[in-house]
This record gives sequence, C-alpha cells and structure tokens, in this order.
Amino acid sequence: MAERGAETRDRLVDAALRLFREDGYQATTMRRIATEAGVSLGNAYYYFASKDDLVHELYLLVQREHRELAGPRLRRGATLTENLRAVLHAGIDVMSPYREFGSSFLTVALPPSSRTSPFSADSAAAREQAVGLMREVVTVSRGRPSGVLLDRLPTLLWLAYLGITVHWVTDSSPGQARTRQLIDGVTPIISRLVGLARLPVGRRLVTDVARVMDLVGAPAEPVPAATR
Amino acid sequence: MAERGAETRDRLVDAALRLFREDGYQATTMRRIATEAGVSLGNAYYYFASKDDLVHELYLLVQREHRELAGPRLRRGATLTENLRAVLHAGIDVMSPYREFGSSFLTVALPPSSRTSPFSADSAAAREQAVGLMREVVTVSRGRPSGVLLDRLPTLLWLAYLGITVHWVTDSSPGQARTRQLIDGVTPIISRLVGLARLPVGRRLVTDVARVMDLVGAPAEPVPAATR
DNA sequence: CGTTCGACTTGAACACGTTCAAGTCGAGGG
DNA sequence: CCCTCGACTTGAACGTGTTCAAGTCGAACG
Repeated sequence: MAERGAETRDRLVDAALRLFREDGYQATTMRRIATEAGVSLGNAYYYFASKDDLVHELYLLVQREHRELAGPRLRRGATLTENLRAVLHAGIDVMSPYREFGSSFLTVALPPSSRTSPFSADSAAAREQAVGLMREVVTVSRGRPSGVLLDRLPTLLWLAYLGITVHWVTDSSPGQARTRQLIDGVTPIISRLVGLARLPVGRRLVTDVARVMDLVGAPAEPVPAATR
Repeated sequence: MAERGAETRDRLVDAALRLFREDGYQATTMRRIATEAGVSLGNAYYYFASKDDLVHELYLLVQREHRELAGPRLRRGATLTENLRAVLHAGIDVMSPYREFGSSFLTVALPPSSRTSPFSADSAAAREQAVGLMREVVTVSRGRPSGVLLDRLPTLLWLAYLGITVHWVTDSSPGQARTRQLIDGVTPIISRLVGLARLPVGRRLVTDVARVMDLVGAPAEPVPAATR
C-alpha cells in the first residue's frame, strides 16, 4: 500500500523538527536525522527532496500552532489593536523554540526557490491560512472597516507580520524583547491608520493601496531555476 | 608589505562577482573562483573567510553603483514621489544583473549571521550610506517635512526599499515588471502619507512612529552563534 | 508455487564549502 | 652570507547535502 511508508515519513519529520529545535539548522545533518529516525540516509531523500523540504514541514507546524494558540486569544468586540497584538505575540511565542534556528529560518523561508517560500505556490495553502487568521482578527474586532479595506486589510496585516518576523530573526536583544516592543508600538499605529480610512483623506489612500495591490497581483509563482 | 596580496584579493573579487553575475550563486563554486583568479582554493580562504564574505563584497559594489546611478537622477525641487521613484528604479537597475542570483541574494543578505546582513555591525557603514541616499532624496525634494519626520523619514524610506527588494527577489514576472509597477504605485502613496504629517491627525502618527523607532532602537548587533 | 511489479530501502559515490599543517618567498638583521 | 620572521600560498583532507544503481520485500497474478 501507499501507506507503508507513512510511519517512516512521520519518524523523519519528528526527528528533523526535534533536532532543528535542539541544535539549530546548520548543526542538524541529514545523516543525523536519518539515523535518529532509524532509516538510512538515502531513504530520507525518498521522502524529502531536500533538507529545505523538511523546513517546509516546520513551516507548516509553526503555522498550525500559531492558529491554535492565537485563536483562543482573540476577543470578539475588542479593539483591533488588542486582537492584532495578541495574534502577533502568539506568532513570536510559537516561533521562539526555533530562535537559534531563526537566522537560517528566513534564509530558507523567504527566497522563492522551491517550496519553502511563503510566496511560492507550494505554500499557497499555508499562506491562505495565515491571511485567514488575519481576516479573523479583522472581522472579530470592534469597528470593522468598510468594504474595500475589509478585503485588503488581512493581506496587509499578514505583510506586517512578515516584517515583524524579519525583525525577530535579526533581533539579538535578550528574549527578543525589542520585537515585543515593536509589536506593542506598531499595533496602535496600524489601528490609527485603519481608523483614518473613515476620513476623506484616508479613503483616497485606501483606494490607491487597493489599486497597487491589484496591479502587483497575487504573489508570484515560484521562480524557474535559481536553486538553493 | 601588507600590499603584496592586494592584487590577489582584487582578482578574487573580480572573478567572484563576474561568476555570480554569469552563473548565479549556487553554480559559482569556490574552486572556480579560485581557478579563474589564478590562485589555489586554500588561498581564496586566506582573503575571504567564507563564500558569503564574497557576497558582502557584491553588496558593497551594488550599493556603490546605486549611489552613482541614483545621484544624477535626483532633481532638486522635484516632488518626493518623483525623486523616490527614480532612486528605487535605480536600485532595481543596479541589481538586475544579479537577478538569477537574486533568490540566494536575500538568503545571504537578510539573516543577521555574520557580515552580510544589512542589519549587522559589519554592514553598518553600508547601511548608513543607503540611509544617506534616502536622506538626500528627502532634503532635495520639494516640500521638505518638518523636524521629527525629517530625521526618521530616510530610515523609513530605506525600509521601504528593503521591502521592495524582497518583492523583487520573489518577483517572477518578465523583467520583474511587477516590481516596477509596485514602485510606481507605492511612491505616490508614501508621498501622500508624508503630506499627511502636516495635518493634526498625521502629526500624532508621526510622533508615535518616532517613539517606536526609538524604542526598537538601532538595528541589532550581529547574532552570537547561529551560523550559515 | 513461481513470477512480476512497484513501493520502499540501502550504502557508496560525487561535488561542494571549509580547515589546516606544511610550504614558499622576499625583506631585514646579524 | 646566513638566519629569522611573517606575509602569502598550497593541496590534501573533513564533513556536508544530494544522487543513484542496486537491492529487499510483500502483494497480486497466472
């Protein structure tokens, strides 16, 4: 059956994610992953085309845990500031075990080569989920924005989350305290900007932003060649 | 003298940058760089601690060329939109020969590990230069913003440039046309936001943004361990 | 029971980035 | 002239990610 190898695959994922957490990306070798999973080196490559493919698995896990942790923290009727703040902090909470891995995380997660990029087609589902979480933030919070903004705001918030992740990865302050402060500082600003959309001056801004988002369109498909 | 090896070093940089441009990051091996520079493999490591160190050299070159190309394009008294647009397009122009390299470019350029990151201490000078270019954009353009914003805007524009670079790297549209459109769409929005700072509502936003930037402080020092 | 087939598994092999003990070589001092 | 010293150079060697020809093994078929 096509099911026989499922357990092997699971053992590989378990071993990889544990080693990533304990030793970081670089120090975790494919040989150790294979050994700890009780299979041969070559066999690991039967299930995962590359080491980065295993990182993709981590990406999915972090995403899932983010949803699970953030969901219960959302409060219907709370301000956008409060709910967005909760979701962003939850994101950091979920990623923090992989901090030492972090530098290499973006390294693997950002570029469009192959699967791992949040912009790639392979991550489309996961990205949709992440944007969905932001959509929940928007719809659940008090003072829901008007039509056009309601559609675009989740994606914009997701982009903000991405930016904060970049800061987190490069944040060497103890416990990444600076990133926490960044979240606390940025969320009210975002809320204020959203509130601005009610004024005439803000409405024009929203229109322009929406136009640019349409023009630039969906995140690009994966790049053809250009490995690594 | 300490000068004897300077020519060897130059030959290595020349070979590396040329190969990066022609074959991309992955396909360029240290062995080929060394061979084409007419030195041994080990000798390349006498001058550059790692392959990424050679990328740092590329980073510096691109930076320098960006300044040289963008400077003459600035028009005193033109709008912020026009000048910012010119500088951003110049950035893409300068980077485009390294597009195939691109995916790996961010891979190497973003994470804080060691030298190459724009956030690292080693890149502080280069970053200062990049922010300086944005400062020139601000001071040269018509309608210079008021005090606090005048200080912070260059850094914010540099961050915007970074974001656009991320888009460029992941942009698979032919000729990266989407990124060009993104620039054309985003620059008027930025100008509009800057103009907003004159209104009371904008003034409060500026104050908050400045506070966050202070709190988060200078970009972090390089991360201790966490290689790659 | 023998045969075939395909999912799964193996370990050797490859090219790579990086390290290092050993060497070369020219200038300066005795 | 010999010696020393330090900047520079070398190629072998290590461990890595990845590939691949060759196997194992159980189920389905005759």
